[in-house]
Amino acid sequence: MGHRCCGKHKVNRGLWSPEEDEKLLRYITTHGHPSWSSVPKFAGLQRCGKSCRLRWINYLRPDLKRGSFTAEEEQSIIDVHRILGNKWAQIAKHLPGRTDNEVKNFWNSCIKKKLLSQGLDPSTHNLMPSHKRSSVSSSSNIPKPSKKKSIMTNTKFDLSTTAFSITNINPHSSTKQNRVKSPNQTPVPSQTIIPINDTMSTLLDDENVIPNWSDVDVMAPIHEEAPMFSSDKAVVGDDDDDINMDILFNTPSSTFDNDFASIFSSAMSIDFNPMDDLGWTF
DNA sequence: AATGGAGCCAACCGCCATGGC
DNA sequence: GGCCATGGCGGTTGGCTCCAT
Repeated sequence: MGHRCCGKHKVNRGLWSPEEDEKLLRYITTHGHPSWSSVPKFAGLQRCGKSCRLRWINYLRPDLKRGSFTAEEEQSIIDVHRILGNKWAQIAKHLPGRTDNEVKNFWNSCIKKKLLSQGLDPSTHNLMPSHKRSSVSSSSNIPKPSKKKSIMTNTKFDLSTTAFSITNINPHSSTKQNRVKSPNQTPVPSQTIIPINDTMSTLLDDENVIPNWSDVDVMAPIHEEAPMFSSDKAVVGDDDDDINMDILFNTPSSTFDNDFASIFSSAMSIDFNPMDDLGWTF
């Protein structure tokens, strides 16, 4: 079965030859790619446009970083994945010079196993039930991984990402690390309502800050249950008395500033420290 | 040296969103 | 509104390499 985009033409498949690479590289660098579908024709390639696009993005682009992922990059992937899930393209934007494909492959071949060996569910980043953990650790001889960094103390999100996590909203609640309960203790999900006060409503309704509620995603990574935001309250699935959640603003970073940070943190009753021009800490 | 399994990664597939007509 | 072309993305696969036996 051929590509829908190029089913009628005979096209090459599989690995790219150095000659094909050269043709594509030469064409893109001199002409750009106003339309990928026309690139193979003008570049003299028997490939479909989609294949050319992929080859350029994943291999030929001059700004690509080569080589192994650094420890910092690995930690960034874990941190952002905890918030975004399998949004590889979004995650890759946090790693200059890395492609979504590269990040995805690295996740599937390395990070996933590392998390499993730590007893963490790679899709939720939550601690797995004890029986699952033991089966994972006993069935693999993966080297002991380094301790997972604390989001509270070690994670810095660049303002340009417009994504950050908030933990420990309730000042009396436990830290994220302390939430790791004894293996036999299963957290009992419940709901916690966070009232949104007037300041908060005004702030979030302000077009200059966040266009509308649909631009706010809230995730509670500790629990399976997805939280929801309504027009006047946040509902977060959680256990007992503490609240841990991540909030992702899908809005341009230019709309964020220190005033916003200060109002937001006060409205949400959280410790929220503007750090410098580059990021905030929690 | 041969072989089979595991891991890695480049490339493909199929779905979805968007924009133009 | 419907159709089509195109681009973007996440999941999957096939083939190559490495390593243990």
